Amino acid sequence: MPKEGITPRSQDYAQWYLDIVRDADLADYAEVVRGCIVFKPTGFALWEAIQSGLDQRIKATGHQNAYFPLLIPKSFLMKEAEHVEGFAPEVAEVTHAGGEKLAEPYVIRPTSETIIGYFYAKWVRSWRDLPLLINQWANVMRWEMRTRPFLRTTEFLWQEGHTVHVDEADAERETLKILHEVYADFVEKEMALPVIKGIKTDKEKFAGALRSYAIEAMMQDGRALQVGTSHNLGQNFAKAFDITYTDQNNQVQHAWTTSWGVSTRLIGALIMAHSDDEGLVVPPRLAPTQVVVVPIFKTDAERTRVLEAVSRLSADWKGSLRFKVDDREQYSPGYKFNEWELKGVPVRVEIGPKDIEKGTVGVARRDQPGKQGKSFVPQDGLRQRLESLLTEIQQALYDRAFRFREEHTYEASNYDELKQGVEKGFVRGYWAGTREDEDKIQDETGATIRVLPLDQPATAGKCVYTGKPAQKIAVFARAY
RNA sequence: CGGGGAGUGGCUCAGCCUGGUAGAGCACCUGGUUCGGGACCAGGGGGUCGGAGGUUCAAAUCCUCUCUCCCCGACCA
Repeated sequence: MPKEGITPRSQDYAQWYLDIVRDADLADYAEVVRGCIVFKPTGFALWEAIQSGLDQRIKATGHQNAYFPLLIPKSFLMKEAEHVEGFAPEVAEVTHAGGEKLAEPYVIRPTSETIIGYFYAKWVRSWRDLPLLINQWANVMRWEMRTRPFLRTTEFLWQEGHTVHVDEADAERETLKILHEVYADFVEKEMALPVIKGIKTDKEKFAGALRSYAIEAMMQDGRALQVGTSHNLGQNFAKAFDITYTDQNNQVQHAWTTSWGVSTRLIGALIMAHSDDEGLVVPPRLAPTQVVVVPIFKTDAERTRVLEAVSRLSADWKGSLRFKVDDREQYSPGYKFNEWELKGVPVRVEIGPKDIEKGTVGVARRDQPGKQGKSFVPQDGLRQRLESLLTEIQQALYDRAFRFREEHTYEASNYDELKQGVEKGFVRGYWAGTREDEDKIQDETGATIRVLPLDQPATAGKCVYTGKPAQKIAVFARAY
């Protein structure tokens, strides 16, 4: 039974997404500021959970956090040719301040390669200073034509890592380490979302990068969402900003830099990958609240007994479960069941007078909404049971998303099969085409090459578009 | 930015065509009865109709401009 106010996915996927965002109370439109949203507490809590999981991994891989200015002298942006071209159309400019026109306008950072490059040039002197491994948590602004809450907003929150290395090999190691050990690891383990790791084609790579890698996930409508990118910037920015070091042979060298980021778009990915027509579904490991307890009572005497039972049963939960007791009296239990389902809390525990008599509690799992996922279990060993249930749900969500992706991934050996496949999901096919061929495919099918997966078959094949001999498989899809 | 749709109490919408003192349901507040899958009754509060200008004796309604949101397309984390 779909919730009131939620458009079923089958009817209108885009509207369903917006309904979830609104009804689960994640965000509000900042209608007075074009394309921006307010992260409401429930939505921001998801971002905090994401931040925490990523920040741990970023630090575990040797990086430190720092913070650079929001405003960037416009001239900085102009220094790297490809970068300017890529970002110029979407930057906002500050032209006036203090009641006067500024001699040189600032741009509001769309990304911080340039301003950070300026400082790195000052900080890096010797090979002993490298690698320089810094991350910043920040907001950025890109004046996009069309916005959607979380997926693409004018202002968004993200982390951007910026590192400096002695040579290409070290920069490349960094770029891939982030992709594997930080991004893919986090998204798959914490968000229960399987990803495809791969390299971007020139058409899709970051403006100013030598090579861009990305992780791509499939949403429930079969479209792809890029959820993280990691770029080997080569010496492009080092040359533009003169980031040099003296090597062991006393030679001055241009350094090699990388940058990598994930954003609040991950919240969008979370919604579109796991949620259902009943509302949001949050994987247990990420969930700000993992277990909600709904006490059930009629009389004051029952209320006292039930709440006592609740505190007795939950006495040993602190530290091992993130939980909340919903003892509001103005709402009926049924109302609360629906509300917590809508908000995506992974597990609900019900305790009423009948349970007290029988020594049981009701336990409902969010990944199986409604009564299907509800059962009554003994009070004994409840904490362990809940812990293992949370683990089970985490795995079930991953498995479900993985299975969905497999079922919506098609092998194509010719263009017709590619065209048909991208209507429904991902298409894998050999690729030996050009940039122009890619443009044409996008024009004709709406799909792009999401990545050339790092994981490649040993055998060669025939290009799905040109028919020429091809070494590599590409994944094609329509993307957000 | 191109094509389409929409802005009216917190939410969903009616009223607009054919100008004449703003409505409904839900939500909210108070009281009572309820409470194991979105309870019920009674009473009550709340909107100068996205904004600006114009036409008119009179504008939610007609005209012009503008802002915002949604959908499709091109651009992007």
